[in-house]
Amino acid sequence: MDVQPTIDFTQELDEETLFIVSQTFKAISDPTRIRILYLLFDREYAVNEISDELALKQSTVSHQLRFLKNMRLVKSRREGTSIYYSQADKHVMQILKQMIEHAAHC
Amino acid sequence: MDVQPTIDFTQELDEETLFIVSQTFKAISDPTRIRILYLLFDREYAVNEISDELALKQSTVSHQLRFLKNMRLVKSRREGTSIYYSQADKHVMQILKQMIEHAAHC
DNA sequence: ACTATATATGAACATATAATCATATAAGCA
DNA sequence: TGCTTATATGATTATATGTTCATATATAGT
Repeated sequence: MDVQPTIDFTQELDEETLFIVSQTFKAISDPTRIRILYLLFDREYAVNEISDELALKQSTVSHQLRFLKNMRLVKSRREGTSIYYSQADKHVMQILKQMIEHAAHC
Repeated sequence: MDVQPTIDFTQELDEETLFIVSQTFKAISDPTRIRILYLLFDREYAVNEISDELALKQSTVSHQLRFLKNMRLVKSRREGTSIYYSQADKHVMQILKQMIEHAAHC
């Protein structure tokens, strides 16, 4: 049932794949971004909810959410003056979850 | 068959886990380190083999291998004047592999 | 239109990171 | 011992990154 074509590990990594892998791991390697994504495992959050919950400046959260949105790891929707963010990449979230589980057992 | 205790995602991430997750993702987010680890999927390599293969300075490779060894992602053995490096963390390698596959399908 | 609340943005600063050069260390061999 | 090859290390430099402050934008309510 393996629908995905398998990677040929005898070939060198092509530039574009390397870039995406690098960028995506960078996105989920910053402690602040990890904490934000960890919240979003559960449900959507407004910006101020995130900054309250994590005791971060509003601008810090906003900058990091923009970063995550550019990477298409989160998406947003407006509701009145609030903007709610939620996860947008299940696969990357799954990888983050795996790493958290791996780390928790160290 | 889930032998690992599941993470309680309603709890905040503890500091130590957060630190390990962050450091590990940083380790596998640099293009040079990714290329080195990608080689090591296959087999062990000596330092000069890696620098030849990837067209990198010997000191660059050595610095990055030290980094990866500190993170316990690679291990080494001496054979004469050569030092052979190989992968040391199957789980993290598996996560890297998943991300490469994910990225290759973008 | 004015005010309050929520979010986004740009600039500045401090820190972290990666590559490079020069050199040190280590092992093998004549 | 002296020489060669392989690897490691320290210092330096350039760049990337994350946070903060100040301010801009946007929406809702009066």
